[in-house]
Amino acid sequence: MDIRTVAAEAGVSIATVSRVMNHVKTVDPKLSKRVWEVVNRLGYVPNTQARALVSGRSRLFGVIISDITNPFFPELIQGFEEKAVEVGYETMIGSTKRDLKQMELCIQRMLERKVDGVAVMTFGIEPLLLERLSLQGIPMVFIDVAPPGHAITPPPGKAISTISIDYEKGIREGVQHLAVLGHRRIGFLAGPRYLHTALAREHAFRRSIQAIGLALPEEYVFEGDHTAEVGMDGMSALLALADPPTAVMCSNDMTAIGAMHTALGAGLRIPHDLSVIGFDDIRLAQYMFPPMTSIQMSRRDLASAAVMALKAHIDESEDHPAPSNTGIETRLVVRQTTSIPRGALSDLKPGE
Amino acid sequence: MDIRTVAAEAGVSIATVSRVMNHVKTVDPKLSKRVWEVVNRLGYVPNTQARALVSGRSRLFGVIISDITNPFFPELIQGFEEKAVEVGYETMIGSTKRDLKQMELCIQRMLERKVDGVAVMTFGIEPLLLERLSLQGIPMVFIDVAPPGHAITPPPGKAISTISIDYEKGIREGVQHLAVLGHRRIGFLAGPRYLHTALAREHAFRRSIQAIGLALPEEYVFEGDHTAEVGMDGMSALLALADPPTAVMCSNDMTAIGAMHTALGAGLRIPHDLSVIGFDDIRLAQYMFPPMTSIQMSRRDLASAAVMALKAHIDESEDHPAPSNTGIETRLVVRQTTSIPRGALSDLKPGE
DNA sequence: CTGAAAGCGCTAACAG
DNA sequence: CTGTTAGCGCTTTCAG
Repeated sequence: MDIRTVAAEAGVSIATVSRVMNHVKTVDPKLSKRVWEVVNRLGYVPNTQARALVSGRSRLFGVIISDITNPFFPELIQGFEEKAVEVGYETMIGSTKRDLKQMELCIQRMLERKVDGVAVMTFGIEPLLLERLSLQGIPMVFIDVAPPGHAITPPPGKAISTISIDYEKGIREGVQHLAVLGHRRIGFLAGPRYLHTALAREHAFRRSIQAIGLALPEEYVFEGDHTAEVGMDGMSALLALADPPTAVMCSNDMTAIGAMHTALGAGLRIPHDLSVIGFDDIRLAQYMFPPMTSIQMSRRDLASAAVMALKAHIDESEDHPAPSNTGIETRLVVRQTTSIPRGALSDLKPGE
Repeated sequence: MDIRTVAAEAGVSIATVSRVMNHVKTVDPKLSKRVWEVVNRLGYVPNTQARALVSGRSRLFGVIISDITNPFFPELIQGFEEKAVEVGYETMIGSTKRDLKQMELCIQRMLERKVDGVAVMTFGIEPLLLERLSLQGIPMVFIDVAPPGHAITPPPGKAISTISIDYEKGIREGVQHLAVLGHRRIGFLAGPRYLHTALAREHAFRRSIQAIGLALPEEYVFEGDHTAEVGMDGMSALLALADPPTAVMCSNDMTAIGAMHTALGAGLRIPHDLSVIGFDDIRLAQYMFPPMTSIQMSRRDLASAAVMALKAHIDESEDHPAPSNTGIETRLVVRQTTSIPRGALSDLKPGE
């Protein structure tokens, strides 16, 4: 069952069937109607492979993420997929699991399938591999920023864009929220420093603390890896301190979940004995107990921006250059893991 | 840059290049080596579209799920994808969001891409749509069971298999565990009854309760929809009862998370005042506080079985018929949301 | 506005 | 063991 079957059945040429299927407007409505009837009756579905082969466009986008098991990503993927389908594209997911070998395989697969664009939602990607993509002139979009320095300037057009996230805003809101409540000792459970998006969060935190005039002992910052597992370790480390923080901010929600787990396990009450703020505001955050205060950035907006950037590059032309930078905001969502610190009153110095 | 470029550069015919790329063993090692060198030097990547077009096989599997946002599915998808890549297949995901329109689109997309097999990991799928798949003779694998009754017997070969899950075992273990601890009033937060997998769990629960000789007032069973949101509602309903249960078993972990949330919010202590058992044992279960007792079924095994079943159907031949049924076990994982009920001692009647 | 014909990049007979 | 050749199903000039 192929285009010929339909053509024969409708008494037209295959070219006409092709035109009808592609909604070419210059087709006689009579013929068009006849063809559609046959298509529906026979249940004809055009073969994407053949279409792609001849048109040179696969209508496929690749998304590279690190770990589909972190709830943040499925939510992001869902948004991406929806938007992609909306503009007529399919999505192919590549999970690198932070492993070089996986990453290589995953890029190989995308090249084989001739993706029309790639969204890189993770860092830790080998510049060399990226070059393979950019050399083919495949449009790419990065979250945050392309790998530092390393020149991935593709030969002719630089079909690369970036979605920059204003971490600063949300994190500043969080720190101020804590400070207003009376916290003076605020810790930070950071993400892996090789991960650009994690580092950006840490920097924003440091700046916010400084801006507000608080001290930040180096042992108040713990480098983790964005898993609940290591969030537990980080919290343990903080609690073991002679003078532990009264509040912790976390680089992502999974870390915060781990931290809460450990704190609760140690007999602390949240938020009475310890305030916690997460980051990402994954859906689950509100179902924790107590419901978690977190910093939100819209997965929908992010995903949507990524798809649109890719689409823009594809439709790009001399007089319609694609924009190469989009911004996404972050904002604090206050729930119930933050309150005044237990020792709040005694912390007050005369004059305050 | 195509197969011709490579052939020319290596001084062989395109057929030879094709053979080398496909690891056909009858190629002169000398030539093979020469070709590989050129391939690597040029960074040649074969075009999957063309390959698929001529070979008639897309090396693509479709997976139909209902809601990628439920943590159970990403974990499943990850397993599926890994296994699929292992046997040389790509995975295409279709999220139906329990919406008929979405489902239709999603099947349409799979047909267009000419998937070599489909794993249906959700129920609630229109038999008519399914028929479109089976009529094309596309191998399918279902979790649990094909839609009841409705004859989806494809014309020639019946390339359909089922992965049946032994819910009974895990659930019986859970109920017994509770009974041994001293619980006599056990509630059940069920999933949507139109969902086969949910109904099977409910039935297993009812049988287990009966087997152990306990009473099950109808108001102890609450039909939910496998979301945390409605899990909260269910728990509220149970707590509002004159004689509320001392333990609840849930049809999935998200429901259990919602239930715990509400119970904790109502001032109950878990497990002291209320025991809770989830189902699925998603990763997060252990990071809840207290860590959740849950019934596990291996996502890995499930995913793996699905891929292998599809693969078997594809490689099927007269003398190597594909097995059409695989079984997956479930088992109780005891953590800290279950303990003896508060009123345990007073519940004991003389003679017990 | 419609049809005939030329491939897209590759695999799989079929000769040599 | 290697090369030549005929398509896979479709889009897209180019004539009519």
